[in-house]
Amino acid sequence: MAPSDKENQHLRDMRREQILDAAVKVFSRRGVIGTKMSMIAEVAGLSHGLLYHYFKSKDQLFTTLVEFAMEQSHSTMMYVYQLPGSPIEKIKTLTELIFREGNSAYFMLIHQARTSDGVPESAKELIQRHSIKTYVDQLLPLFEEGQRVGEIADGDPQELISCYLTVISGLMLLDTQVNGDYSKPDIDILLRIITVSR
Amino acid sequence: MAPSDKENQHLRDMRREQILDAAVKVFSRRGVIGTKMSMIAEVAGLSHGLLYHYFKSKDQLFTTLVEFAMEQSHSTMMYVYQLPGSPIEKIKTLTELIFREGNSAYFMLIHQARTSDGVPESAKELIQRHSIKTYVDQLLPLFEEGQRVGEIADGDPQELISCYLTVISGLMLLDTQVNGDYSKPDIDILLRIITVSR
Amino acid sequence: MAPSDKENQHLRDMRREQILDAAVKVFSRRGVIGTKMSMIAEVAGLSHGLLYHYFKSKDQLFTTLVEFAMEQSHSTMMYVYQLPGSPIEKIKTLTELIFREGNSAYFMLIHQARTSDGVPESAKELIQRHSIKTYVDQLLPLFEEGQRVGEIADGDPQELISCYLTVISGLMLLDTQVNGDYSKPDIDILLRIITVSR
Amino acid sequence: MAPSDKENQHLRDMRREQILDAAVKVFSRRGVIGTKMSMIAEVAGLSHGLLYHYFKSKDQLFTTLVEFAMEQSHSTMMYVYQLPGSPIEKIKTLTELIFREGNSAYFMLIHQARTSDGVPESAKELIQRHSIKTYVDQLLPLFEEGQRVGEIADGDPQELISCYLTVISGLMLLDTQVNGDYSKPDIDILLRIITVSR
DNA sequence: TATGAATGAGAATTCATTCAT
DNA sequence: AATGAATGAATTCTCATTCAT
Repeated sequence: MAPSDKENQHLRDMRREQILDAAVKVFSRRGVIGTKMSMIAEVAGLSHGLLYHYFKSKDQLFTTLVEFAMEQSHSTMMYVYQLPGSPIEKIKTLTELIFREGNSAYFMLIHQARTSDGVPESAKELIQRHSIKTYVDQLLPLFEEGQRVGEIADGDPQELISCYLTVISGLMLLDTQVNGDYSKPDIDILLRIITVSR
Repeated sequence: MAPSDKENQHLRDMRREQILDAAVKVFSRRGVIGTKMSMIAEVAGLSHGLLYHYFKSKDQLFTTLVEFAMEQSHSTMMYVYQLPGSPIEKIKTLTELIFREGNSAYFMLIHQARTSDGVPESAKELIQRHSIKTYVDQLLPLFEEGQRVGEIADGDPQELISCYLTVISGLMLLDTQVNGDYSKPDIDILLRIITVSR
Repeated sequence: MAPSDKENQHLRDMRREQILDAAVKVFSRRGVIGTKMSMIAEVAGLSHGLLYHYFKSKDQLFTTLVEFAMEQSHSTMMYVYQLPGSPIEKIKTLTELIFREGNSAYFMLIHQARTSDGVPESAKELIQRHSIKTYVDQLLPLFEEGQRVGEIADGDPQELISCYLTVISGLMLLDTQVNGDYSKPDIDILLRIITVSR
Repeated sequence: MAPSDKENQHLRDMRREQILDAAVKVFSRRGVIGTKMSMIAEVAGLSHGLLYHYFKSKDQLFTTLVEFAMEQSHSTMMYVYQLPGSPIEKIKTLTELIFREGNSAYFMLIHQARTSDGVPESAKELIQRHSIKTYVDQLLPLFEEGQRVGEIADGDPQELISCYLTVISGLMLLDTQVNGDYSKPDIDILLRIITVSR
């Protein structure tokens, strides 16, 4: 007797997740070209043939991940407004969230997508619609508020945000390395970039 | 008439240089696996066959570049002590130097070497001997001096250097992208990470 | 309640038929290599897994069809003797029968079997036992009769039959194409090949 | 010293020819899907890798052949007008030419292109622009002349040509088989299709 | 019996490297 | 020294076949 549709769907969802998980790990460290489907299969613990039951091609798998990463990063950003505390406390918590294990892979993925060559056009377009400007706009109200209450340094808030995000992005990139020689800097020190000193 | 040995040697040196120049450019953007020998040959303006008269293999070419990059970065660091001005002025100038066009390629190269897989063992070993700790040690006297004269913030100077270098490394990485969405942050803002505010 | 053996057997026979029908259609247009088991399954309206309950392999399925095609074509030929009318009228009706929808698939199948490579040895042997010579022999009495009554042109009757069958075979082949650019020629014109003109 | 450009070009031309020759043979018998690049390489007597120095892909190789085949068939048709003799003599010679060794491969190729599935769109378009109608138009003046001088049977000349060409095409297809069971029919018998009997 | 998930052998294509010229 | 033709190992992707349910 054939397994029920429901069981089957469940299985498919599990597998899909399993593959996506493995794929972020590998793509983020090795880029599109450097990633072999067989590696993803191995990390996911299944045969390479099976990958193609779930994703049409390496490109499509990658693009799916990029889409997901973009969504994730935006909702992480928006989440800041639900956090408790003063603006600077919110930003600190946000930074911690971003640095938290698991997020760097997505940053790296987006970086890979921006810089690499083997990247499918679909992924590139996706990314162009989500430039850093988008994030700056998302955070603008928070920074303006911070400046109003005197927690955040004076100056063009957009430049401040851009600078802060850029530094964070750079750190995320570095973070992806396996036998990391770098360690993530202390967040309080990083915050000096945007804070007013007493 | 056969060219003299000297002329010949000169020609060889030119070619070697030409190839190395092309290779940094390509490797830094595309990683080891993503770089095809034919791309390097094209950028260098010669046939791919000729590369093999100068470098045994792609791996050896890459390793040679990494060696060179390590030397470069160390001498750039040491150069700081020959710069004029107060400690913080020296650090600012050093930062500008590092950010200057052409250096990011070497940073990226080292990053590639650290993270990628196609990287020959020889290059990996080379890099492990030049961890960030080495750079920290190089800059330690300067930062201590800076703290003494009250230009640099208090706290563990090693952590401060490490943080600063890590941020800079991250920015160099980001910088390698072609149609960059990111722009390099203002150096004065970055310096807030290590400076004492008035 | 378990279905009776009889019902079960009936179901099996239905399924088998269903699969064979789908298979001729697909094989005849796409050849052995070009045909995927999943295509046959789709056309037959069942899962590809099920095909293997009825046929050991793609090869066996194909061979079964070839066997069937050979039998069909022979009995079609023999049927000519049961047709009413003079020899030439019989031949005309036979030709119409052969051209009738559904028969070309079998011709194509045999052609595929003759020419293709993915073809199992078993099918090839089968075909070699049924060369055109066999058909010529089947039709010989009819043609001789035709010559006797002056309806069919003089000359070696075997060559005449062979020529006629060859032309027909060629036309059947052409016919298999989907968006056919060719249309089947008028039978009366074709008959000129073998008839005496008044 | 590098080989001169001229030598090189010559070599390239030779190789290209060599590959195309091998490719017609294999494609015509096995279709696009059934043909493996390695087979072509083997028949041509070189490595499969080299094929890709001369043709971007299997598809492109196939399309190149189809283009060539179309040109060939058209110029063969037009050649009829340069042949000596009465209309029917011209047609007989033309038929012989078409049947001559080497031409059937091209017919088969076009047939493959029309019917198969693995066929690249580019090849399909090419073929749609060269339907049988084109050939009919090319031969129309000749057949009309034949009817005028009483050598060719009455009736719609376009239908007559179409019928004749269709029969010939079918025969060409059959002809491609290796251990041919069919033999090409006598041309004089075939001509009965279009001629007036005395 | 019926399904479709899973496997893995095999084919197309790429590219580092060699080598004749 | 210089070129680019030639090779073949490695990689992506397809699909016949198996098998758990």
